[in-house]
Amino acid sequence: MVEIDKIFDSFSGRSLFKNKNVLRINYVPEAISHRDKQIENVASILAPALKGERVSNLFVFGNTGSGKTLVVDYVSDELVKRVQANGEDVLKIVNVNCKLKKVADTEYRILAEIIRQFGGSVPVTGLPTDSVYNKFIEIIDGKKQLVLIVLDEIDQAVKKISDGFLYTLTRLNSELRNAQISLVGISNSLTFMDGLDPRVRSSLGEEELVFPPYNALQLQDILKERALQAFNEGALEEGAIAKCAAFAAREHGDARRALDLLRVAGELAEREGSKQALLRHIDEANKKIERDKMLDIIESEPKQFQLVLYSIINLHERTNGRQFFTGDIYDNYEGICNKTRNEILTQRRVSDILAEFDMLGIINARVISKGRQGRTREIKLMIPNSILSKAKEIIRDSVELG
DNA sequence: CGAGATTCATGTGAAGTATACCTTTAGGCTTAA
DNA sequence: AAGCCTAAAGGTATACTTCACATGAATCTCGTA
Repeated sequence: MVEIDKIFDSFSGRSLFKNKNVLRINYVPEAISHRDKQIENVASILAPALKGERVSNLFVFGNTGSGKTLVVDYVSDELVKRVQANGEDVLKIVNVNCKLKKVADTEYRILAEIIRQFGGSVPVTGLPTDSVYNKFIEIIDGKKQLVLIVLDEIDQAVKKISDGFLYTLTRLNSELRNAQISLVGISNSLTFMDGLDPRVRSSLGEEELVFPPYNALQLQDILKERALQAFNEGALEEGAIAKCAAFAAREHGDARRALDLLRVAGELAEREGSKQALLRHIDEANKKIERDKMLDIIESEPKQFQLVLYSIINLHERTNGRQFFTGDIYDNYEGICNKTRNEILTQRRVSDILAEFDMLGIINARVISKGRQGRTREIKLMIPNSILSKAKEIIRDSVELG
């Protein structure tokens, strides 16, 4: 892919990008700026892994885009490289993103995903969870090794499932004869630990690290480095980087956001046929990112979720953005289902769906009591007006609402 | 007039069901000796 | 007799339903000042 991109780019001859991948969020640069301290910490905690010894369970906290995943990935890579260079085979690192719906959002699926990364395969359903555990043990316990399980966005998983599986995971070590397991949890929420079962907390929180957000200057540094590799010379208007950094600094020092901004701004400029990414492209990029993020979520929701969302949007438009209640939504939803010959879920289920939308930030829901008028959720749609019609279009396409 | 009881519309927990899929097991059939 | 295939039996995870009880403030009721 990389090669093809390059070929096409150089062929068209007027691309702004030298190597766009540098700006992608999963790109691990060779040197990481302004995270020396953190790298040092993580590395020293995980260092015993080089000899295949068990390391302390580690928890990493910090806002989105503060480099948590990056640092952990980087240190993992280095560890693996080092181990391989020594010609040994005592360390295996698996990385699971717990947020991915339908991939790793239940205990069963997280475990299945880990096994899959070991080259095993697990059916989608049908197996008892314990036998999946057994399979997991079997697959890793074949030889002496350390298995480092990195659970990204672990707070999401614990919110959906209980924290029990973390406990089971930590307890697994006593059942292993040869291999050992260590966990690295990555979480956006600083308060994540508070809600945990004390037993889990004590066994998991052996080591904790907090990543502070980047400040605007640090962001600029990072952007400069990446931009140098990513863009051709002169492809950026003066001050573009500073502007991206400023935008992102406002978003709690979110470096991911900053990189996205730069990339999308470049793409926009390119599409326009402009020779330079201009400052105004960054403003546009800012809007586009926000928009795409939301639309992606909407698109990937299951059918029934989309139907519920559609009725929320309807209501939102009809009430001119004022707040409304569960009952209104359900009535509307029923109507839509009837009209489109879709199954109608129960109110109970819809209630849960609304709770999930709330977690996703698509709506803002608050349980209130209206006295004689009973108790309900007061709901407000959080999708910006500018993308409402696009959102409706997506849902209409995927549900065939006509 | 105010304290306490009522009430409404839905939140919420627990248990049950449908579906889709898995493994095990017991026949039944084929095959090679 | 051993090997292989198939279908039935028995089991699970997940998404959803059913049942039943919990909530909490506006409203009502009624005794009292």
